[in-house]
Amino acid sequence: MKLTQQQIRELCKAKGLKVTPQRCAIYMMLTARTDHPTAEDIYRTVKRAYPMISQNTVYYTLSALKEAGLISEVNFGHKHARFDANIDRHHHLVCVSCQEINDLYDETLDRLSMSAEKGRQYTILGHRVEFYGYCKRCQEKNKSSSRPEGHSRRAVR
Amino acid sequence: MKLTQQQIRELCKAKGLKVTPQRCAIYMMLTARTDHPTAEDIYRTVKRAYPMISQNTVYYTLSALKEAGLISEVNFGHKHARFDANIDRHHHLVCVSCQEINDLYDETLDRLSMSAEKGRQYTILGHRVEFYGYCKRCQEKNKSSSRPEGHSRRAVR
DNA sequence: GAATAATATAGGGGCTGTTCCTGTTTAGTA
DNA sequence: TACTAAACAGGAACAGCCCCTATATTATTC
Repeated sequence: MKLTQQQIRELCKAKGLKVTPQRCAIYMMLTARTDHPTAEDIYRTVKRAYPMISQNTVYYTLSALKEAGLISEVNFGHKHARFDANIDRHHHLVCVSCQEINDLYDETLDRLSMSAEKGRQYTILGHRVEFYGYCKRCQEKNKSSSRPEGHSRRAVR
Repeated sequence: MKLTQQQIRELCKAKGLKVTPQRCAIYMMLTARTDHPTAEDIYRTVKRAYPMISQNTVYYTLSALKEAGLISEVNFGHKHARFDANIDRHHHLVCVSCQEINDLYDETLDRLSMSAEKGRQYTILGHRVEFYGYCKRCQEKNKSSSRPEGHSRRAVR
């Protein structure tokens, strides 16, 4: 669902965000990917086109886009936050080994509701469902090397 | 579901963990709470009984208990990891304002499955459901002070 | 109850993702 | 073209968490 330069300009303007080359590059790159990159991934990628860009700009821009509702931030306990330009209602499928995150569309999941609310009286805004397991690649990798790569305390990376 | 000293000793031994006062204190405190404290919360609390305890011991112990399957770590995009001695199957209810986390038991949610798996061929290990919204306290707080308490980051604009 | 081996602890240092601070540049508007 | 608010780059700071090492404690065996 990669957007054009023009669409990005319009979306930003509609949200009251200034249109800058760095901002466009970050947003466009995000819309072109479905793999939920980290801020660092984004920084490295955009740096190829804009060598002078600072990490700070990446964080600031992601924050601005998020506030504007154009992207969302997801986190499944991994070390880095991950970003997603797909703001349609969807859920996630996470690989516990390589930490890949896939989008998952499922209307049944969208319609979930809590039973009874248990008297907690929350005002519910929404819900998220996350399935976790091994992606195809990691299943194969683990066939040979007997044990799934450990979730030791050491940063996986 | 607070456990006794004796139960804790036995659980640790059964998992091959040595029984130490610090470890017991941390584990017992976790079983006595349902609010998913952070490592820092735990450190501060246990420090009252064991003033010499180090943060490192808290992290190490939580890691050991987690590896042993006695507790679990949850993370909903908050800054700190949170810990939960409740290892029964359950889901969560998260306040987007004060970040309180409540347990949620619901058999319907337990039985969810993905439609079709979308050809991704994941080996599914399980799933989690997270409802988010405003807890009762925050609803009331926000009635007077018009706007919900902002996100960490200063409003961008 | 003492000796021993394995594990846990305290303390300090360090790494890293993220945010803050500050001065400069740029986009949008008139 | 000039002005103003927003965005930018760069560096410094911060915080959560982890690593390293020496010391202390536990569980076990005699």
